[in-house]
Amino acid sequence: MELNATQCQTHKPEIAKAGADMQAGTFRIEETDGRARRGVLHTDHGPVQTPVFMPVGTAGSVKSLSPQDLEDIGTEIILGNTYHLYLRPGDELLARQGGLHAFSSWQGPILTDSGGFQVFSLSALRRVSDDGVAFSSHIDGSRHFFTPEGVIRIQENIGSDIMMVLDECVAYGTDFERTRIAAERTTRWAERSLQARPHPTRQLLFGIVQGGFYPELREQSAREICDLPFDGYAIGGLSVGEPKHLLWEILESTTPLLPREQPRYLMGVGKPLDILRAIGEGVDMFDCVLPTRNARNGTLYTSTGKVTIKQARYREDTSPLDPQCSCYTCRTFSRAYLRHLYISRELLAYRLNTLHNLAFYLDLIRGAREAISRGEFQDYAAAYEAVFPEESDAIE
RNA sequence: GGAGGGAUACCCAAGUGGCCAAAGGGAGCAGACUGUAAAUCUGCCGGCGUAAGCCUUCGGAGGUUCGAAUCCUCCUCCCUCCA
Repeated sequence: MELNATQCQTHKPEIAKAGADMQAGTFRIEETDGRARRGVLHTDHGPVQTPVFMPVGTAGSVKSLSPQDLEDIGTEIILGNTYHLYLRPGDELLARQGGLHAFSSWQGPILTDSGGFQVFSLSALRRVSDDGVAFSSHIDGSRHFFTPEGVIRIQENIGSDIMMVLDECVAYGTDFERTRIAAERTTRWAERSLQARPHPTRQLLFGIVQGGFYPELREQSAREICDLPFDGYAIGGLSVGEPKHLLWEILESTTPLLPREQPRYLMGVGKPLDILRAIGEGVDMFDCVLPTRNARNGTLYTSTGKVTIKQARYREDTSPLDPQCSCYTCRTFSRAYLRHLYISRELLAYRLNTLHNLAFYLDLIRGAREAISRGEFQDYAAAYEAVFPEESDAIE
């Protein structure tokens, strides 16, 4: 099945129909090509074609886009964030509103990150203990406490289709001992999370492998986490400032340890080439702020490479952003106009740029799925290395 | 005609004897961004040089001074008020 922009209109009904047939949690690998796999993950809000890219909608919205926009570019599933939604508007309010789906009017699947990463990245004023993590709100400084059980409860209130366990992510450069303590704590928290899960058949729960950049800790963490009956397994703690080759070392050694029959999720990654390479290692799910954040900051991904739309060279450029792209932005506007909008800080710039960058990512990964089906994934991925030479790590 | 105020780099605008090639904005240019405290952040922004440094600049001309964007004289232009 091929999905291009003009067929997106029919996308949603397919989801709804297929979703009714399958029980949430079922993951079926349909085709493989080397280590790359193509499959379908069924959720309470419909099936998700994997490999999949999940646009990040931290605070209940993919910044600048409406649910209709997301649907138009063929978004299968979006990501929300437990930490942010708990602080504002509050998970109990969300529960009263019928959950995040009803509240936001996004009817497709939603995965919620647990807040473990925020606790790591908003490192000021947090204290981690075996019981949980104490932290200060980035909004008003108020004190809060997350436990593995509490985070499950919050995600239950949010009503996400896929919940993530609370984990402890450590920074690149953290020593072995501290990394070990965090990884082992993550395992204990994972066990508690499973105990606390409310609706095993409606809300899936994924475990998260930690272990920093110590292969033996990664192996230990993967073994412990994968011993637990999660619906999927994530690799966390990567892309936290480490050299690229370490990311690949850890990914290549960790992925084979994850259950073959379950979805694998590489959290927070990445650039287009990162994603393709990880697909080649057998990863099924991705999320990353890059396409959306870069869109807002003027870096656009195209079939011929990155375009920094603010550059003077596009001042009079009447051509479309990406002639190969069929998104609304590329069908409708010139580079010169997009540059003008961006330079002028017109609100439309954020929306059009985000729409395009996400369309690019979704096309990229859709193409990857199709290439896997054809048994041509390696060629497909290699072609993109020529498109983004500056991000290729072949030379490392 | 008289009395004040002003002229600073692409634009706005500080600076009123040395620490000034000259604050700060803006514009311009380049770069970054990986489970979003991000419509954010960083760098460059008179010329030559990798650099030390040198050269040319604060309306114009002249002067005072060891030293001037800063003080004095004249000139040009702009603004306000009074006639």
